[in-house]
Amino acid sequence: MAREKDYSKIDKIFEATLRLVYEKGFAGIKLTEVARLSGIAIGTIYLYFKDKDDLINQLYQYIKRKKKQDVNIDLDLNRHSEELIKELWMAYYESVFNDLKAADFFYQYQQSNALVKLINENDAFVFANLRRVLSKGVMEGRLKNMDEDILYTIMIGPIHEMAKQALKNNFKATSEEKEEMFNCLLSSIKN
Amino acid sequence: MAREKDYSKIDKIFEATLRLVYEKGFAGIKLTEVARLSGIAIGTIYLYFKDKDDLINQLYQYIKRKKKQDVNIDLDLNRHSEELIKELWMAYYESVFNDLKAADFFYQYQQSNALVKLINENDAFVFANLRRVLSKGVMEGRLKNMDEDILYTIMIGPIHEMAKQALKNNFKATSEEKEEMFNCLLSSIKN
Amino acid sequence: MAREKDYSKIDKIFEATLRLVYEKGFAGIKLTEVARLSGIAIGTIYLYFKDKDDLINQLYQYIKRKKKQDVNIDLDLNRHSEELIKELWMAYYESVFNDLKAADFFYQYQQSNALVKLINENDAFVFANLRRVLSKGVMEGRLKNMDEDILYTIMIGPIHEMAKQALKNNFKATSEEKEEMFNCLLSSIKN
Amino acid sequence: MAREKDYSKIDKIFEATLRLVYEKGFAGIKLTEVARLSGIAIGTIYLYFKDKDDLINQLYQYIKRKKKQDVNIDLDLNRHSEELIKELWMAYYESVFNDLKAADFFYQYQQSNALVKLINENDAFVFANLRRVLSKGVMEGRLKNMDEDILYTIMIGPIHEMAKQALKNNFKATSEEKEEMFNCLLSSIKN
DNA sequence: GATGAATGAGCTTTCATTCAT
DNA sequence: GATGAATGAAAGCTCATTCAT
Repeated sequence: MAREKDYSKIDKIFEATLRLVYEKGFAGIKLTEVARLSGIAIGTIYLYFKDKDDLINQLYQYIKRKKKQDVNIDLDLNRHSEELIKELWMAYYESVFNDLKAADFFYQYQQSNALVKLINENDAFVFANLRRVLSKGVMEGRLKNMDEDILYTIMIGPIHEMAKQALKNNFKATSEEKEEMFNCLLSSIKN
Repeated sequence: MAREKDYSKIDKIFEATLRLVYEKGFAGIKLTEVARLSGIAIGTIYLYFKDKDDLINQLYQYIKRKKKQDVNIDLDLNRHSEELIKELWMAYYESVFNDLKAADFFYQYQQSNALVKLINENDAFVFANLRRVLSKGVMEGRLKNMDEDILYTIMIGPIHEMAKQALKNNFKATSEEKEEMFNCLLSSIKN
Repeated sequence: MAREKDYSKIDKIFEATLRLVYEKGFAGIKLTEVARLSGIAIGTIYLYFKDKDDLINQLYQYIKRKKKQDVNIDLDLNRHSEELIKELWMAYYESVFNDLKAADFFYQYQQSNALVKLINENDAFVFANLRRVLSKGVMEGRLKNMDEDILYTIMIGPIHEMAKQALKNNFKATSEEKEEMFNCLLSSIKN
Repeated sequence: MAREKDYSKIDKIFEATLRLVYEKGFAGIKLTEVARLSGIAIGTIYLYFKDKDDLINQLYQYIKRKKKQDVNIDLDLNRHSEELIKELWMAYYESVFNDLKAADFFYQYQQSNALVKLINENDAFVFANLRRVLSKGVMEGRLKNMDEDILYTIMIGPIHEMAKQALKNNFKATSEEKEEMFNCLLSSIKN
């Protein structure tokens, strides 16, 4: 009978928070600002989130979930490992560049040990598939026999680095460059 | 407004700040905490720094200077470009892993748009040499004819990625793995 | 502005308020809590009461009315004053212990200068009869010629004190002890 | 070297709080008001007290301690029990009326279950001596063989009742009346 | 210079009250 | 009427900065 709880408000709140983090940095999140930017009353924010930390943590979870979806392609492990790697890499690349502000928040959150640490092991889960496929490649002898962490680092590091640049200077690789970049990275770890 | 007097005090303040950033994140820097951790009175901090921003900016400058020194090897451009790249890459790698907390602060500072932007173009200067040498390689036809930013991204991204892991899980490549990793990356961009 | 409609709702609201005062104290009354405890929507509370003060004031009035009824025995002033005193004292005693939470609220309300003062002279009216009868006793020479306030204090104070204990430690006098207690008090002021 | 922590500030804070409770009631304590009234900055209050609850709890403890001192006369149990009772009763009476605001706060705090309950058994300790002496009187056969709680109630209740009146109407017994009142109460429980 | 107690602007959070359904 | 989501004024609390010693 009362108006129904409007969960779309959560989206607006998240959006405003991301914008704020993008503009002012992680330290610049002020809930009154979030309220102003999102057009939602401060009290309402506290209706959906226990407190500021909760908002930030939930936003992190939300982005993580979304990224997981973006990357969690259904993998047929019978397929060629290089193909699988490419599919995953491209998916992650797109996921990052499709929402750079989210990516920005994501990294800053992980960096900031400030908050109740919800960043636990299974956070890596976002990337678990890539790791798995890399391992497969190694076992099949297609990839160099290097530590999985290093292989992962080589493949993923440049994406993050480029995202950082994209946030600052707006530099972004073209579609061909993306392709080229991937080929470079893959070839570098292939046997 | 740093009285160029007691550098040991400044060191302690910087150190405490880095530790705090490491423990609580960039957003978690509180000057009273810095005072407590450094064993220097809060009032004294204000003798050495105009305000909080000044402290953070000076710390950033300080780290930048140090990194620049670490990396600013005297380059004889007559030498083989691959050799030069390796020297620079290794120097930067060491610089990062020799003081991970400083590296952490460095990235978080750059990420955080919070502060008066002192991060200007010549910040890239830290890496200017690497960029220059990469360009040289391209012009000489030794490296693939890709955008300098992308080449840079491929070479540097994995270092930053690994540093991030090192801060969290303490994973760190061995000396051999480092070598191997470099070889992978370089080969990936070589013609 | 109580719609004189659904008294059962008002009862539930009052009851929840009393429970809250008992559990959290007078300062701890939160209308959202009252709503939750009473099972009545917060909006509905505002249909029955103008605002929080109104609710509290009305509850006070309600309890006062009830207490007045409990104590306002039809007094035949021809009867023996001691008999009358006993009747009133016992009635008040029962009234207090029959609903300790209401008594608790009653005292806290009177103590709390917080609200628009509705506690005016005729509040004493609850006890007016006792005072009147005490006066009568003095005039008849049966009671000591002391200030009426003091006589009143001696007779009523112990009831309140015991109620306080009852609320905390659940100590409560037996029926015989009650009798005994009354006799003590009365004898102490008799000539 | 910095100015010394000025513990007299605590007194000023307490005083302002008591005044506020007296004027606005327990629910009306607002730390900004306490700051204003006491002439102490809000931040300073948080230097001496963890939070609002802490301030209120510590004020309670403080008053309790003071009352304990007021009443904790050195008792020679060889003395006549009636004499001892009188001494204690008078001391408590004075203690209450010497600082009615403190007494007011004291009762309101006890009533308000709102706060972390620090009101434990040994709170009764304030009155332990009176209880002990009453017991002694009973054992010696000087006082009626009634439950200690009831005896206590009879002796103490009227003081509290009168204090309540004193806070409201400014009624206060004269010195003779006080004497008289005590005599009444004592005689009422004597054998 | 050095110190840390004191300050108060400004942020976080609560809760009485309103209002769309 | 009844509901409870939404609101925002006002209260609680923090922390960069100042200032007395």
